[in-house]
Amino acid sequence: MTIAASIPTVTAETPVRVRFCPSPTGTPHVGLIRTALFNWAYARHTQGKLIFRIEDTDAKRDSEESYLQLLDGLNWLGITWDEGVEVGGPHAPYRQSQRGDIYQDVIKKLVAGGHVYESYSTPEEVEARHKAAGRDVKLGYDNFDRELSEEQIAAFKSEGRRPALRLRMPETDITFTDLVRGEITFKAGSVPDYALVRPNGAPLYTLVNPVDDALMGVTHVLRGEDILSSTPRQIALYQALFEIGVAEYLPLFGHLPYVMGAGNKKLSKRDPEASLFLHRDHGFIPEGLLNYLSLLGWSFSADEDIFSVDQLVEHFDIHDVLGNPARFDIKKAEAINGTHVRMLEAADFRNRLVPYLQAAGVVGPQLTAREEEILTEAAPLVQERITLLGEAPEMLSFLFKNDDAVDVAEDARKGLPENVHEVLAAAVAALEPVQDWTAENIQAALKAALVEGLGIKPRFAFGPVRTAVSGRRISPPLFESMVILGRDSSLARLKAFQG
RNA sequence: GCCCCCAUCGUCUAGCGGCCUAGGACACCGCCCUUUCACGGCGGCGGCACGGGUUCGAAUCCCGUUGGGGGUACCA
Repeated sequence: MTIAASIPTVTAETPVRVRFCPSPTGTPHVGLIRTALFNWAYARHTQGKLIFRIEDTDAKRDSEESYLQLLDGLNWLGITWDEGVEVGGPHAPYRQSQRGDIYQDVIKKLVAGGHVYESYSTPEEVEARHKAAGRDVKLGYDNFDRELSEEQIAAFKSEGRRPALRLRMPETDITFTDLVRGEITFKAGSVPDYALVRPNGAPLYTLVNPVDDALMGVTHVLRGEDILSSTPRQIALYQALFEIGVAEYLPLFGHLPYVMGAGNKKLSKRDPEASLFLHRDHGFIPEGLLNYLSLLGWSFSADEDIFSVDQLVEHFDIHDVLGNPARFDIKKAEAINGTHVRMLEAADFRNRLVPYLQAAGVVGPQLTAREEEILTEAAPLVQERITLLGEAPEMLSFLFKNDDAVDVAEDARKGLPENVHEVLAAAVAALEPVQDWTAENIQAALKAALVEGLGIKPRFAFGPVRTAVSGRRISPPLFESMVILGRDSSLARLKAFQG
């Protein structure tokens, strides 16, 4: 008795074809990426196909820069697609701005089939009618042009007006079974006829999105909750597309929960936490961010939330996704990232640090042999101390500086004890005789001179030495750092800080 | 206004009628480890929004209330 039941749909045996179809407006948002991720994971899990299509039907808002950023973001994260922009496929082109002829053809068929009608009302006129009748203007379109007479249409035409094209919504309830929310019914009459084509002939998202999904054989429409309420309109369109031979079946729909920011607001594009590239700049690694993002509305298991991308693919099922909105918790995202950072192979971790050190100006565009060496030795010292790769430059910069260029942080200077000169003099005296410059020997010499000799507790004894060498109150392990710096450099820094 | 979605610790979640005196993770607080900071280990704090049903039995099913969110575009 419902629309959904009247046309064929997808069964469990139908090979999965999902799609990610963003509009290139602005820089990639983590919510958008989560949508891409779930589509990708579901395609991989089911050994189906992921189609990457660009919905650039609004020239005013779309930009090439944004398109390039989408590519950059997906490539960085390792989200790959089987058909779509850049890679091509049987339904090319995959940018809607290049599919105009296809849409015009569909529009002709829709008109011929009587599924759409010409609508001459401007939004202002619709609003004026609502006001005049004492109705809320938020009611939306009033189906005014639905039964226009030949004379009325002729009159509008003679005024030089051009019509938008609207879909005639059916007079029945529309029910579908959402993959994440279960059965949803929109009551008959609750959705007004809506525009598919602008008066200038340009198709709208409302038309091209379902048309392309139908043409491309999409089986599962997994998208954000924000378009849940437009689903009945799409189902009605599908019905029409089926009748004119454009659609073979109705896809299944699954609406992913919102990604919220602090408070009860949807994470907005303006919110820095929403920016994929900002997270990358801060030092998230793909493994960590993907892990965290997939936890927004889904869970890996009852008691484990650290997992690899392969494990995600193995376990992910759209049917397990929750409908609750999820808050983006940067603290947890960072903690998970830190765990993945620690799981990296040492050499891999080391290499991933390079762009961050370069961005911070700690090393140049081309590392010197000595810089390569320092990095190799120092990286293991910080791997379990950072959660974001971007924390590395601050921790390691002193190792790359000249001895006379070490800056001393304010808190480090303040934390120095009264007898700092005495401590450093003793340290220099103890270290000068050390020939075999190893961490063990350095520690032994310093311990004997400062802890046992001067009777200072370890944490206060090594503090001044740490500050003299690194300029910081906290640093990577001191003795190992001194080994990397070398004997001459270490002693020079101690002496310089003394004087 | 109307339509739709959502409701378990501060946050993300496990739970799909008895295994729940509700489990995990992050955050927070202690303790241990320790050359700083981290990491790691141990422990603690903390939740089924409310009210009705259904049932021998409900966090789990149904209804209502409240609260939150979204839509109501010739944006996507």
